[in-house]
Amino acid sequence: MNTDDTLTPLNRSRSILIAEPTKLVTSYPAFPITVDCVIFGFEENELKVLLIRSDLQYFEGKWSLLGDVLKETEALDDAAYRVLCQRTGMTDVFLEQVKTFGSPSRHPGGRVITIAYCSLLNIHHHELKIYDNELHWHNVKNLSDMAFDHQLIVEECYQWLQKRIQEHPLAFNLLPEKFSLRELQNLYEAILGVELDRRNFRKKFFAMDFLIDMEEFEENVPHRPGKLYKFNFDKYEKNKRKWFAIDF
Amino acid sequence: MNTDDTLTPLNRSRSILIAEPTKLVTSYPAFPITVDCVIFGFEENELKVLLIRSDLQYFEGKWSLLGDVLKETEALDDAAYRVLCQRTGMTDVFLEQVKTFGSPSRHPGGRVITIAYCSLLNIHHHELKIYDNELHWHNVKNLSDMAFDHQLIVEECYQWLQKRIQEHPLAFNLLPEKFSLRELQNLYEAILGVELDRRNFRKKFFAMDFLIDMEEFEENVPHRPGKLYKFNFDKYEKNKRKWFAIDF
DNA sequence: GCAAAAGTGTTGTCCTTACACCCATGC
DNA sequence: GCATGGGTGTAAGGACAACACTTTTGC
Repeated sequence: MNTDDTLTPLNRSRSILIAEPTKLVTSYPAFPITVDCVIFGFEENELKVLLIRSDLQYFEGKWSLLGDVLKETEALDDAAYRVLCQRTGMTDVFLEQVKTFGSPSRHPGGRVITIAYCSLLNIHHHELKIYDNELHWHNVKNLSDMAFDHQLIVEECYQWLQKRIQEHPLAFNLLPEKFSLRELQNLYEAILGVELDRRNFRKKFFAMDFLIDMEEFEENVPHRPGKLYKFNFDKYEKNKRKWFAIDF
Repeated sequence: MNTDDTLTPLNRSRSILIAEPTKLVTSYPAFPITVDCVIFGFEENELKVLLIRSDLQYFEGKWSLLGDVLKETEALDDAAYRVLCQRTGMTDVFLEQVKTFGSPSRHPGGRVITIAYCSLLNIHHHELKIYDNELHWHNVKNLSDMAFDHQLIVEECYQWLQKRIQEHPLAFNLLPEKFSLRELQNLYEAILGVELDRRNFRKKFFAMDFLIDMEEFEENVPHRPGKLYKFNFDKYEKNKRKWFAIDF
C-alpha cells in the first residue's frame, strides 16, 4: 500500500471523479525528456554508428549519441526526425522508436529520461552537417568510452537491428538504391556477425522475388562486375507474408 | 537550422564544454511521466486485459489501463512492478517495456508522456486488490470507449504479444503451472486468432522437448482427462536456439 | 595468364502440412 | 451407449544446408 500522500491514481479514492485534470497533471513530478538517435550506416563492409563528442566537461573526450531535448508540444517521432534532419540533412530516413531509458542516475546533471530511436541510412546519400569536426562514424564493434548510458543504448539498438533485419527489409536503407548481391550479403554478414553461403543466399533472395534486375553492372571493380538490383518495396508491401510459426 | 535560442545541444556552440550539467538539465522543459500496464490474463479460452474505470470526469464511464505516475527517483521498471503489485498482489510477474506514447494531446490535463508495459499473469494465481468494484477483466476482442489513447496502447501491446508468443515461451505465464496440451493450444489459438491442427501442435511441442510430463491428469472434466505438463524453463534457458533465418 | 569474384544445380535432410481413427472417461 | 475430447502415425511437399566448378573481367 502506498505510504505517501501525493495525488497519484493509486492513492486517490476511486469513487470521486476528478473534474480538473489540469490541476491534477500539474501536481505530477516532471522530468526532462530527450530523444537519442542511434544512426547506423554501412561502409567498407562494416556497420557504423554516428557519434559526436560529448559537450559536457564531465564526459570530456567521450563519445555520445546524437540527441536533443523534447520540445513542449513536439511529438516524439518528430523530435527524432528533427535530430536526424539537422545532423544529416536527410528527411526520408528509416526511423523507429526502440526503447526508453530512465535510470535515475544516467545523467550527471539530474534525472533525464531518454527515448532511443534507431535509424538506418546510406552513408553516401548525404553530406554530414558537420558544425564542428567532432562528428564521426564509428565501427559498431569497437565502441568504448561513451558518455551517459549510450553504450548500453547502442547495444540494445544493435540487437534490435539484428533481429529486425531478418524479418523486415531494412537492409536496403543502408545500401545504395542499386546494389549487387555481394553488397547485400556483406551487409547481412556484417550486421549478424555470421558467414553465409553465397549460393543459398542468392537462392533465398531470388525466391522471394522482390529484387528488380536493373540490367546494369558494377563499375570500377577489379574483377568481374556483378549485376545491380533494386528492392521492390511496392511488391513487398502488397505480398508480405502473415508471419506465423511457433519457434523458440 | 534551429531558430529559437534555448540551450539545447543542437543550438550550443560545440566547441565550449559545459561545466555545470545541473544548470543545463534544469533549463530543459519537463514533462510528467506515467507508466501504464497492459495486463493480460487468460480465462474461459479468451484473452483478457485488466482495466479500471477512469477517475477523470472528462472520461466518465470509460475504461482505462492501470497506471501511475513515475516518482522522482524511481526506475521505470520499478514503477511498472509497483503498479502491478499494488493491483494484483503479485510480484513475480512477467513484465516488459513495449513502447512510449507521447502525443501532446493524449491527456486532457496537459501533456503527459506514458511508458507502456506489457504484463502476463495467471488470473487464478491471485486475488485482485479491488479497492472499489470498478476493476475488471475485459475480453481483448471487444474493447471500445477507452480513456486517453489507451485503446491504441492495448492494440500495440496485443500485436507485440502475438509476435512475442511465437518466439518466446511467454504463454506459460498465462497458464497454471501444470497445464494440459489442450489448454496450451487454446491459448495460442485465442491470442493468435487462428485454428491449429491438434496433432501437429502436439508434435511441435513434444519435439521441442521442453515439457515435463507430470504423470498427472486433469480432474473434474466431463470427458477423458488430459495429461498435465510443466514447462522446463531451466532447460529452455540453457538450450535456447540462436535465432537466425532471413524471412520476410 | 592470373587473380578475384560472379554465377550456377543437385542432393539429402529436416520440417511442415494435411489428414482419420481408436481410446478413455463422465454421465 | 453415447458424447466429448485425448491420443496417435504417415505420406507428400517444401525449405534449408552442404558442397565445386566454370565464367567474366581487370590488370
